[in-house]
Amino acid sequence: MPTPPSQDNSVPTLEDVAKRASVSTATVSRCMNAPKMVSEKTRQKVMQAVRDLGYTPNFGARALAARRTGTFGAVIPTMDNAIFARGLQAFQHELGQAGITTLVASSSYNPETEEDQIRTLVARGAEALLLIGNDRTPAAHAFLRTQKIPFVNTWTIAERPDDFCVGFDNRRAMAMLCREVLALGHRRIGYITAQRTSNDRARARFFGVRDAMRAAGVDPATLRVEEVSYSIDEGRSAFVRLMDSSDPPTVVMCGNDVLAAGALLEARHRDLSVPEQVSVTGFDDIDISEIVFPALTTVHVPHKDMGVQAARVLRALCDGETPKIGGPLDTWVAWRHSLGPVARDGDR
Amino acid sequence: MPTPPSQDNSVPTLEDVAKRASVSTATVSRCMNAPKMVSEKTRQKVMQAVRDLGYTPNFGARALAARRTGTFGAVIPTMDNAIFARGLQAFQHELGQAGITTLVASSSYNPETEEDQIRTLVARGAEALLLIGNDRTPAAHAFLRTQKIPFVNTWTIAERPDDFCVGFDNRRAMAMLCREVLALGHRRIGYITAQRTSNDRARARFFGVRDAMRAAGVDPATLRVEEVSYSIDEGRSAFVRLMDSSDPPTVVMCGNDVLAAGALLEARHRDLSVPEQVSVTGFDDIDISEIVFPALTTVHVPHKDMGVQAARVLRALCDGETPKIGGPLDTWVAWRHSLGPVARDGDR
DNA sequence: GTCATATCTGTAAGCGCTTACATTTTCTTT
DNA sequence: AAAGAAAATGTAAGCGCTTACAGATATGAC
Repeated sequence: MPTPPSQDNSVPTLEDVAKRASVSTATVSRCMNAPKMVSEKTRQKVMQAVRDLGYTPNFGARALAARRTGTFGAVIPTMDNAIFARGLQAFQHELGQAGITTLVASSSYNPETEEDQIRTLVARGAEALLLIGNDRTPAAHAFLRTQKIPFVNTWTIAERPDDFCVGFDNRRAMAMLCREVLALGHRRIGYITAQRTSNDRARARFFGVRDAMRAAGVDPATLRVEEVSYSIDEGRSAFVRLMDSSDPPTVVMCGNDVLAAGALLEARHRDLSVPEQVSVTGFDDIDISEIVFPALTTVHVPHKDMGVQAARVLRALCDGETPKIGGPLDTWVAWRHSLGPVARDGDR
Repeated sequence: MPTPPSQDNSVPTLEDVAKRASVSTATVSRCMNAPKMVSEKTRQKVMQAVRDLGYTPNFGARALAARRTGTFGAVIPTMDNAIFARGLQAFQHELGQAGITTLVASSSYNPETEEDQIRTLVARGAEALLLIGNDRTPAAHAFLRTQKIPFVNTWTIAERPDDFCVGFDNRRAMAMLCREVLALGHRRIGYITAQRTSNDRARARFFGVRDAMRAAGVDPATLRVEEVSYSIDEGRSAFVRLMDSSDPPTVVMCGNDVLAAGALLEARHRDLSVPEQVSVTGFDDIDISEIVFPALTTVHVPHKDMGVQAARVLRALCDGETPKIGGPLDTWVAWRHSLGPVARDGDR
């Protein structure tokens, strides 16, 4: 009759298992990590002890001894909304296939916090990192370089020659959408953007709008810009300011879907019909863009692809291979109902 | 002139810092953990070395030696949507104040996965866990008990006498909403629920509907139930099935807001006006419930409170104190526009 | 100056695990 | 049946850190 699981208060260790199975710690370790090196009989015995004790290897100790962790990290700007969720999901899933766990941290769009989080994740054993965008404190960048931590920037295209990027051209994508907006006759354009400081995606999108305007012979200086932080409410109040001006825009373009949702919400509250009286556009094509009313015309972004490819790049990097970076990924305008031709004067 | 940072390929260790500052490793460790034990002069010297080297303590090693990690964990069913985001945010923030980091894992609504994740988080040093709901594999429960890991169940009320819970009464909350529905004259009720197996919240909500029906003298057997998995699309197709039946319901109640968003979306596609032709209700009051059209009448749930209180309970538990559990938290019906009186016959 | 006391710093023993290397056992081969 | 090869197991040295304890240095009272 086997001895009952030891009831002392600490969690069982490798040694406890070893004792119970009357083998050395090395053998137990092998059972867990390289079962084929152990004879069938011993393995049974050991596994039984593992089960009896409810043993789970201590991650820290294992990492310390083995000098690898099987962990990648991701630092995203926010978990508040679903923007990064889908991509991250794909990233995690792809890595999960390879037995790699993902640690996620968020930076609140703050470069200092991002730097902190990068250090924390590395200290916790992240062997490679997924990051969002190009903007980063020099210290963070230096840290990654000197510690030789492989990392990949997503949601963006390369700015520094040696960085690996898996993303798309925010500027071109937004310009493409703006071209459509202009083609529908809009000239008085309002633009709600997220904070552009230390957010290269927001900046790029903004420049994209101006690019398209200039190309269409519209003076970019006529663009009314509202810069707000990232929330539905902020999008809403920015929309208020835009529409309450003396000469309100006929279309409000938003730097992302969350802001656009806020704009749409306010439009509904004011009984402004969209797109008849005012058009609204978004960017990112997250879940809510189909749900809002009217469904949001936005820029579709390759969330999943980015996650999957980022995982592959990082894995290659960790294996010392040179990853194949395929250039910018595709985006396209997801036509739904919030963008229409400019209203004739007097409609309002 | 100080020596340049060593350029070898490995990350700097405590010992490297010690050497560079010409002190013992113990002193460096003290500088990082108990600065007041070290003289001002030495501290300066050490901190400079830390900065020069870009030293970050290895988390695993530290945890191993100090036998505590300053880490709590949370296992939530999904990160796909925003359901748990707000509460988690509050949880993390509350713990962050106390210098505790949070590790998050998701179980995909699968008890086996949850068990895995619990083990993983504990192995990674989680000293306490936030969990969702009461349903759990016996093994997971046993593990938590024998390893003496403090944990708190959220989004639910106690089922087992010794469990700590921070949540609300799903059953009563849903019954309360259903009472309103019935008061508006609805008798033909459709109900879209998430999978009820191993999801006590979903079950409780379902029972809540039946409770209210029974109390109102309506036979619960007349409730048409569609059980689907957790997504907008699934909500949508469940709504299709409900409405395409020979005698469609006048109100479709949904077990959560995501499902309701799907129902609403489909209603729009069919040009069914809500709530004139059919009413829809949700549960959870997440961000999207205000954004959908029409804005969703749903049950408001104390997301933030749960997060904050769960953090406090866990901290108390870790300090060996007995946490004060204040009983179920409040919920209420968030009246918006998707629920109205039953349509007179012939309206459809 | 001396000695007791308070502060600061160093020494060294682990924390729980992996793994190179040594040793024992088992299996072939002749 | 003996010898050699192959397979299984054990031994023990760390991985990078904390911390009890001891030793050194500074401070103050006399």
